[in-house]
Amino acid sequence: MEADFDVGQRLRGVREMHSLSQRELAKRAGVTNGTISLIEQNRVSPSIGSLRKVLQGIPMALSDFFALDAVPRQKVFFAAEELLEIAGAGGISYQQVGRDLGERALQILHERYAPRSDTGKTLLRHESEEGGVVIRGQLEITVGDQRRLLGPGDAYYFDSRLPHRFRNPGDEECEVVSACTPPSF
Amino acid sequence: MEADFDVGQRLRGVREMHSLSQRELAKRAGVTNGTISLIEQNRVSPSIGSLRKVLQGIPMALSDFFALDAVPRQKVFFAAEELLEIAGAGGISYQQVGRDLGERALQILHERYAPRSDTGKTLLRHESEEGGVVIRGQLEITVGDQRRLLGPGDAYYFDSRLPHRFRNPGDEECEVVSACTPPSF
DNA sequence: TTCTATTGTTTAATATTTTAAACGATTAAT
DNA sequence: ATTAATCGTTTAAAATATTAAACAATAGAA
Repeated sequence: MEADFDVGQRLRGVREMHSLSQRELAKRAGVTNGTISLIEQNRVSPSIGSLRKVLQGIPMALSDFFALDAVPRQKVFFAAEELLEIAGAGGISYQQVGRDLGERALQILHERYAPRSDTGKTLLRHESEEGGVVIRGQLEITVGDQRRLLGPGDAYYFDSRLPHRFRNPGDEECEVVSACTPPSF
Repeated sequence: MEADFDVGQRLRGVREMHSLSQRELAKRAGVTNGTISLIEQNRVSPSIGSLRKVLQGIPMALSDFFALDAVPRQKVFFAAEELLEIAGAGGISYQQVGRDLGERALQILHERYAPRSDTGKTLLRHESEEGGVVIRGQLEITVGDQRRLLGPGDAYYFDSRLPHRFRNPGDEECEVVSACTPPSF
């Protein structure tokens, strides 16, 4: 069960996160400040109706409110050296943010393409979407029958089911940050 | 928001899915059958305490009970100038890859933080996950009770339901590429 | 039919939440 | 020090939820 789900503590936390006083929130929610005080002290167990009114003043959905305790505490920060190096063929380096891919909805990669490197003809991925931004150097991307040369600041986004290919045609290393959902490998 | 969330109808549905009579569920939950009848008819707005007791008899978590809402040839290439500038408060610039957010499962941003810029105290987002890589400069990130100063090549990843804040404490502009799924604004 | 068991509903009494207003504490300005 | 404003807390009264018990309807068995 949600062992120590503490409605009062959670409401107080949420309210304070939004820099609202009890009175301010009460006014927005259409309840009295006393109600909020009592709820936050767990001196009452609010009705669904009044809790919903209170959360509307934030605003926050009931589902999000009750899902807060389901948020696991996981590793958030990753030093550059901590990024997971993924098998990169011929001059291509993929550094992944986070190791435990199974848990995550998003795969974020810091990619580096050596001069003349190429991901190969084509590859089909699972059903997913991906995109990225070119940071440095040049990258030629082919998606379906479209081809384009991108430079720093340029970006792409496509459905991964389309055949695609990445190539660095220049003499300089190319650097890209990309994201894919759901993770594809 | 959960516009017309109907507690009674939802409870009745859940109960019937589990082939429980009102009395049977009441016994397991430690409430009276009348209570369940009144709730299912929406003649009362149950307290969190009693609704939790009722759901324990199923059993079902409150977060699951309230969680109804679901989470899902177009333009592929975007020149740097084509990226959509999103309202960035005080010295913060967001450039979004692609304009039609509704269609996409992924929001990718090229962000620039002016020296001393700050996203503000904290904000809670909807249920989603986000992460990014710092390209240039320094960025101080606070997530829940964790804080860290990230430099070029460093990265982050977290559940967006946690309160978070981004700040550029340095004298140099900070550049970040981030991704979020599903899009949050 | 008649009995028994089960179903969901209703109602008066009880328990709890919610309100409205007052209270004391804190901060900032004069 | 003294206002004035704002904060969170408290309390008696009002509003609402919950209980316990009775009610009505259905279904199956004797």
